[in-house]
This record gives sequence, C-alpha cells and structure tokens, in this order.
Amino acid sequence: MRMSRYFLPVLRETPAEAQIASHRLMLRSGMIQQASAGIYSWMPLGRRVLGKLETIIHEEQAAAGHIPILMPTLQPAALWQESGRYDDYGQEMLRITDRQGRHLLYGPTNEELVTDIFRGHVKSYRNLPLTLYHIQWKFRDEIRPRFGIMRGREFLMKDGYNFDVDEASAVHAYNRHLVSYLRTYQRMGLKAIPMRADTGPIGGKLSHEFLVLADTGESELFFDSNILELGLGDSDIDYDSREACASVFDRWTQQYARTDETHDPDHFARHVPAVRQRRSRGIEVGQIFYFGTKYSEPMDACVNDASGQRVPVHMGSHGIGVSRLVGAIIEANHDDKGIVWPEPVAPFAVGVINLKPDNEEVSAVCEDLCVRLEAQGLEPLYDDTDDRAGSKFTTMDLIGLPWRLTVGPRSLAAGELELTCRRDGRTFNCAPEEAIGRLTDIYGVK
RNA sequence: CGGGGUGUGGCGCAGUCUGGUAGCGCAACGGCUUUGGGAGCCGUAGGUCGUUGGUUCGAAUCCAAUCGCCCCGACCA
Repeated sequence: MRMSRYFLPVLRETPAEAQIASHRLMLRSGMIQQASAGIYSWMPLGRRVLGKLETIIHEEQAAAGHIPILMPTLQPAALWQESGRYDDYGQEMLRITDRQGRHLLYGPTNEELVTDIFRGHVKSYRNLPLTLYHIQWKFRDEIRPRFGIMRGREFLMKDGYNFDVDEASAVHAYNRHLVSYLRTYQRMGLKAIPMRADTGPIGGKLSHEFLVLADTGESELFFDSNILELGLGDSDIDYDSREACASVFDRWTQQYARTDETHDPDHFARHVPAVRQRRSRGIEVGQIFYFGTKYSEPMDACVNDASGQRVPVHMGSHGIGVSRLVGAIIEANHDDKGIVWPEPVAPFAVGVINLKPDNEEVSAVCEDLCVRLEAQGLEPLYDDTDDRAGSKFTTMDLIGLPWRLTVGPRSLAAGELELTCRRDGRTFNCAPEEAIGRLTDIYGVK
C-alpha cells in the first residue's frame, strides 16, 4: 500500500481526552476516531488489526471444530422474556422500539438467539456435540465508558455457544475452549492467564477469565509465578480427546490465579510460597462459562438422548473481546515512540521508507521491493511521500510496524538497504534479496 | 447515577475572574532555502467562541436552561 494513496490520519499532538497508552496511541496513529462516548469508528489501520485478530480467531475455532455463523445485532425482546433475562439484565441493555411498536434490543450477548436457532433444528443427541460461534458487534450501555476501546459501549466480540447431551460432554467443551483460547492468545503474541471467575449475569457454575498482564489493567491479580512458565508445547492437540484437553486444563488451573473478585487471601498466603506470590494488574480479554441447562430448560431446547429420553441440552458460552484485544496488545507492546506490534497482528508486515522519492534509482528499488514482498504474501506499507526523512521515521515508529526497510542513495550506492527491527532497533545492512529472505523467515511464509 | 471538570479555526491551548467585538503553537496552502531522525524564513487562508434564551449601549466573558465530552466512584468482554 502506498502511503500517498492511503488514509492514515496521524496526529502529532496527543488528544487531551486520552489517559492511557493504548488510547493515546490508537488516536495518534489514526486507528480509531470517537463518534460518541464509548463508540468508535475504525479507521483503515485499526480495521486491519481487527481483521488480523478475526482471522486468527477463525483459524483456531476451525481447528477446534467450531462452526461460524453470523447473528444480527438487533434481537427480539420476546426471546429474552422467555429466558427471563429481559428484566434481569438491567440498564446495561439498550432497548429499542421500532415503528410498529415492536420491542427490540441491541444484543449484549447471544445465548437466547443461538438457543432459538438450535432448538428449531436439532432434535437428537446424534447431532451433538455442536458449537456455534460468531464475531459480531455488541452493545452494553456501560455506566462509564473509558480508556478508548478498552471499555467501549459498542465492541466487537467473538462469542461461541456449545450444545452437549450431558454434563461430561459439556465439561469437555469447556476444556476444549480453554485450550483453544490459550492457543489463540499465544498466536496474537500475548500471554493470557486463565483465572477462576464469577459468572455474573450469564449465570452458571464454572467460569474462567483470561487476563493479560498490564499495569493499566482494571483488574487486580493474585497468582503463583509458576503459571508464567507454562507453555502449550509445540505439537497440535487432539481436540476430540477429553483426556488431552483435560490435562491442559489441569495444568493451567492447578496454579493459584485469581482476580480481586475471587481472591482468597488466606488460601493464597498458606498454599503459595512467598517467593512465588505475584500481585499485578491485568486486562480481561476473554471468559468462558459452563452453565448447564440455564437457557435450554426455560427455552425448551431439548434433544432425545441415546435411550430415547427428551433431555435439555447442556450449554456453555465463551467470549473473546476482539476490539478490546487491540488495546490490550498495545498496552503490552509499546514504548515512548509508539506502538510495537507483534508480527502476527501487525497491520502491515513491513514499512518501506523511500528517503528520496525524486531519485529514480531509489524509487525503482522501492517499487521492486514492494512487488516482491507482496508476491511473498508480506504486505508492505510504502512511504512514498515527499516528507522529510525524520518525519517518516517518526510516523513509522508511531504506527509500530515490526520491521522497516529504509532505502536511500547513501546505502544504495553499496547495493544495500537497511532492515530495522522496531522492537529493539537492531539494523541489518543487506541487499534487497537478503532482506526479503529474512522477512519471509521471520513471518514463516514460503 | 453521585461528585469534579470542560466545550474558543483540523489538533493542542490562552483569553472568561475585572464585558469593549478573538489570539498563540502545530497542521494546511504559496514562495525561497534546506533535505538519512518531526527543517528555517516570508506570506496566505480558515473561527457568528457547543446550543437556546436573558441582562447590557455592547457578551467568548455576567445570568439561566440545555446538549456534548472528560475525570473520580459503584458495574462489565
């Protein structure tokens, strides 16, 4: 993408309203623009990051055998009256009346709608297990939106719902989701820690939240430092294996890890050695629930089991805060110059800076570079503008592409350009071919 | 919702207390010089001061109402 033809409205000065790094940097790098309190437009750069996150989520969901659908943002109130949540949910739910006087709501979550879809089509245990999910905009009329998209009222969420014939199957679905979420966050360059959680208005008996460590997080965390050493291993997991999923679940949940909501100070003090006790702040980026028949019973979502009995299905739901993740990733990956994107979620793989756009040789090298990068599936953002060099460097640092190729007459005289790492600043002087080779290695494309 | 702020060219702000008809920096545009880490000089353009009403000879400034936004608190992906 040529910067001269792109829409990248970066701000030189920090808008007064931005209090935390991610909000400040998202506004300055032209990723978002506020439309109203807690409601944002996503500009091209921000939209690209959302797209990267969605792609990773879809791939990991597919690996776990979950099926994508797309439900609407507006839902009929009647379904929520059926589950009993229309009155329970409170002021946080935005209620709407259409011209016919019909009562609608802008969905804060989708248990009722998906249960309605399920019950109309699935009648037998033979069609289970089934997990349906979508990535859709939600609206929760927060009392006080703040911190940019971190606590918006409108936000993009991946929400999934599993349907199983009995509790044991549903617990497997729960464990399977825990594993797939850990893999999803890992692919985004994040270390997310599962922590036992309250179930809140979703209801149910089993729930874990996923938290990313960040000083500006809204939750206070207490955990055993051993959990920071845990990995997922290098091999693929068999998601159909109850034992395999349960063992990952056990490994990740046997260490003490709680938020302030569920923290048990006595237990923490007695069972976690003092040298391993950690206290930190974190950002919640996802949550999983098992709630059994809470919705299937009142909404009559039943299947025939193996013995011919009609039984309510066991369900759980699972959410990833996609738009919030953008903020969380920035909180965990920035410095005083700007954002430092992890490669898998970067809006562009590499920035190409042309130091002399009016020099034909330099420009020819840049154009050729971009064509070849694109042929490798590595999207470049090509700064072909006639700004001064310093200004280009500063902008590129601000928007935080992980790698930068700098092309100017000085190094080109030796047949070289510069490949610079945004995170640590190390620079390689090398020929274009070698730079492309290094980048394809880094991004793991062939 | 309670408490505290705030609203002035695209962005960041001053001016409000003590009414006299709007200013600074950045950005934009033009010219010259400059050109490998946010250039310099000269010039140009852009605002009925959130909105409505009131007081006054006169309101960005005083009064009232209203709307928006931000911060602190109780709630949440």
